[in-house]
Amino acid sequence: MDINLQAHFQAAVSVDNVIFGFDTNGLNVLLIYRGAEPFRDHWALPGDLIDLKTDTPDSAAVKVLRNLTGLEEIYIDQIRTFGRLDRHPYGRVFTVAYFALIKTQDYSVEASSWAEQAEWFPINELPDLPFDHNEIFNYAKELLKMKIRKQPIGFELLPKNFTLTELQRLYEAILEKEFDVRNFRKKILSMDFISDTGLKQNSVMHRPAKLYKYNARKYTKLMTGGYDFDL
Amino acid sequence: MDINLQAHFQAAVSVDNVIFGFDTNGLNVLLIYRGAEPFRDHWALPGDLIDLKTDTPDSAAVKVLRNLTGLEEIYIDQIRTFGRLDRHPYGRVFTVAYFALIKTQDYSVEASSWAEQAEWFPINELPDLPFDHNEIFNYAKELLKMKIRKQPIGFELLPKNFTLTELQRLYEAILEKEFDVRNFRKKILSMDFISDTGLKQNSVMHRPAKLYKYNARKYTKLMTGGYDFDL
DNA sequence: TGAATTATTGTATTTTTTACAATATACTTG
DNA sequence: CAAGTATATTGTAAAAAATACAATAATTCA
Repeated sequence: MDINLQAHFQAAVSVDNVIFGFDTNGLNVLLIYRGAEPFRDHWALPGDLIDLKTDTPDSAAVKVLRNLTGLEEIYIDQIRTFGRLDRHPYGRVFTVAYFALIKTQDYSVEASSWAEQAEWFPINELPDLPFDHNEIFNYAKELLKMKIRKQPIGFELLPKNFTLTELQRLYEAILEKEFDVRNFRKKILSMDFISDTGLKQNSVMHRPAKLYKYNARKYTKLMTGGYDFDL
Repeated sequence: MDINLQAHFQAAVSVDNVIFGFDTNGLNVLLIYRGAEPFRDHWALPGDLIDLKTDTPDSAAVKVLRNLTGLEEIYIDQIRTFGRLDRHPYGRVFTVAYFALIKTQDYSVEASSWAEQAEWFPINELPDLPFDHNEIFNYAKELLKMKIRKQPIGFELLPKNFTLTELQRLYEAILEKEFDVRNFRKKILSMDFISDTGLKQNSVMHRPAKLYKYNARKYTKLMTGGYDFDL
């Protein structure tokens, strides 16, 4: 390899995940408390350098997520790459950002080796983040808003069976606006890819709501027919 | 820097641009004929390794575009990063893909130092491309379809003054479907961010069409008021 | 002057969106 | 077990948007 070429092969590439979860408090993001330099003792987005011998950005992002949550099948997608010259104190590190959506009730988050703690933060109460993680988070939030109006990804944040009210709260939390109950239900049901499970809530001290589930097969059928999901 | 860390700082990062142009033949992409290894004598997307000392992905993408077109103010946006392990024969090279929209009539394309030729190819008649450039191109095409329905970027591909028929042909070429003349005009004009220049075509052997121009100020005003561009 | 060619425009119908409030069902408490 | 509490569920009328459809207008050229 000539000298000219060699000067180019001195970068590192990392992944950083913006992991969204939803509960009764609203929309949350998973942060880790860094146990190592740089930015030891700071809350940050979970991320790691990519192992150049074995990983692609996609596989590295999945690994970070699995280490932190133990989950295998999660919704994850690339956001974009951030590469400011001074974004990392150790050298030229480009980072490929990802966003992931998980069902918080399906498992518990465990801080892994490289993180002393892992904790959910409501999206409006984040601490100041190191590197360019504030920028990454803001970008991810906008992307989530955009995507949820165009693709049926909201279900990734809810339990398998959910009520229409829960679904509405989710959309309201993400889009930061309120919907009329009747119109919301009309629209969602007219899209025809969620189905009634026949089950109901129990042990609630009010009229129990019907439980629905997302029907990916119906959605796929609609999409291949040129349907336009929109909310 | 410890040995463990050093193993990570051995990657290179490049940019690759998918540059779209529009003319009477339809939608085109700019390819270069590579004058250097690897893949010498192959048509490929214009791209280059990022200079780690001076450039971010964004600035590198702008440079590639400027070298090829001489243009300064062009629409350019990041697509995503591709990082398959074997995508580059010289080592681990991640590439950040960009897409750009240019007014083909505003200037002429000049092959630069690292490219023996530069030529427009209709998007349905591309040669087979090296690296993962086929994948990048296909991704860019889908993204363009998506974006043009949501943002007023189509104007970047047309001359400053354009006719409504030209605008319609552009949308039809990108979205690969036809629109009704009356409904298309109604919708575009109701959006109210293109304005009549008072000028007309001349020297055409038929009724001359009125020339319109895109009014970015009006669009911005609408957007900040929460308007939803959609076609 | 008329033939050729593309530009421009309106209306009726259907579909979608919006605004708006009363009734139903379960649990809890006295 | 009756009344109270809390949330779930449903319909309709009006407005707005999308769609389907074809005749007339303006210029150049022969």
